[in-house]
Amino acid sequence: MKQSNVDRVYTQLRGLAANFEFKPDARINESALSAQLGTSRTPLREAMNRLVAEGFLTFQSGRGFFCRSLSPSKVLNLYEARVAIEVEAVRLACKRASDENLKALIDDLERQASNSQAAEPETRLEQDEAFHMGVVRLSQNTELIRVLENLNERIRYVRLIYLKNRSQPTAMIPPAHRKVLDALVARDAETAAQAMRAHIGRQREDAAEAVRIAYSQLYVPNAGDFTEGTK
Amino acid sequence: MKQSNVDRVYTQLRGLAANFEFKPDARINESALSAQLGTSRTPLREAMNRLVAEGFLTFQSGRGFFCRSLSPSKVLNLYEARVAIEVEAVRLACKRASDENLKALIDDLERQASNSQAAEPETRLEQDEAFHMGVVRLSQNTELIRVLENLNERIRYVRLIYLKNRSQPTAMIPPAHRKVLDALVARDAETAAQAMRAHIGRQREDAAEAVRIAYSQLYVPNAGDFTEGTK
DNA sequence: CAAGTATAAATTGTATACAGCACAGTATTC
DNA sequence: GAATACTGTGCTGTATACAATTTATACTTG
Repeated sequence: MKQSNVDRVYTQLRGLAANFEFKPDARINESALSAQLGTSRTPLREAMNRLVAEGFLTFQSGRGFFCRSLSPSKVLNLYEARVAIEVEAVRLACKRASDENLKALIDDLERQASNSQAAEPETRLEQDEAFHMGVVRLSQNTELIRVLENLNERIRYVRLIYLKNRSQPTAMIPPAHRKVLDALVARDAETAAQAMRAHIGRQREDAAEAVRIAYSQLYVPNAGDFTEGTK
Repeated sequence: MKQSNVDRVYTQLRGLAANFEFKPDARINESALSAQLGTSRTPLREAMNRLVAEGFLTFQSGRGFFCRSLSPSKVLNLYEARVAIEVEAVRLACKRASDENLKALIDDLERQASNSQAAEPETRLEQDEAFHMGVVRLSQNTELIRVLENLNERIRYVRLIYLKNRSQPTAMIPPAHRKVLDALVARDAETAAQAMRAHIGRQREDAAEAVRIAYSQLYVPNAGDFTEGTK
């Protein structure tokens, strides 16, 4: 299955937007960006329209496309939405996950954790997301999976910044994750849901500070931006 | 704020897709459709890319755009996602809604209900959605609002079909809705959440049958379709 | 000097052209 | 007669051109 130019551009652009390589609220110059990506404005605009629908960009008629804004309240909303999705997903997973799939997930997470004592922040974030996505996949609900993927991508930048500045590496599955997994194995939906809610809630508490740190990182020196004319 | 051609086309197309005026899985001919809508393929494709991201259409590289499929499992997934969103939203609403906003919602729903004893299925669906969207809006979480709007639009067709075939009109707020609203007024998050979960769960039970009815409605005579060449 | 206005430059919005790919329908061969 | 190769038609993918709109710049005026 050959992927089209639009798909390629879409993926690249989502990466740029997710990492705020467009600064928050900055206007995006289509000509400059299309040249950057080695394509014309037509497929670029198609890709950007997808990203608008996904909440990575915004669009104003006649003025063009802009990077999404980054504000504490926006990020808190994303965390709350994660609670909604994941708490329900873990309930469904209790009912639906086969013992084999559940065991496969736990084994996978343990392998990942032990493989990386050195643990770059990127790696730790990857492992955390693997846990959360893994649980939601066990719910077997493609809609929940789809929404959480989107939420995670939009929240990733802030979480990464936070991990880089605060958290400590460990070589095992975090206790909070373990609690959820144990409840899943025991098919105890209520306990699993509570544990998941508490875990995300704790991450949420740090979000506001993480946004502050993110801002201080964003508006320093200047690594290339695509938001103004190329000259 | 002048809205662009893309926005207009996007809105029209979302309506068509939501009502399955493209048949499930049918391929969409861009030239024919752009002529239909009085525009060229460029803005049409931009609009369709947004709809792909929103789950109304699918896209296969080299083959074009297709209407989303309609299957019982897909619809069940949507109902489950609604549970996730709305149960959490009603919890947040308990904490955050002002007494005034809560009262305003209840008054509004009561007015709507009493205004329409004759109650077309369309009207009843509108009222049901007004309740659910109203509660989620009280959560003040734009992310939850956005996701639920999307879910509702994608589920609407099936629900409407079902209402047309089964349910009875009434001139008051349904008891299930009343229960949620009472719990909200009492700021009893747990009861409100349970009531909401039970209510949507009951709707969900009918979903499989609703899809069957929907199919029987879709593949009869033939009111104009845009899925094949215009001749 | 500030504010507003006119003019020029740049950028977006959309139509169109054309290359390349997918698919159907036809002919050919065993 | 069935299967396969071939050819033609139509559709999608993308670049480009140009009109319309917005933004920046320079100038004028109080």
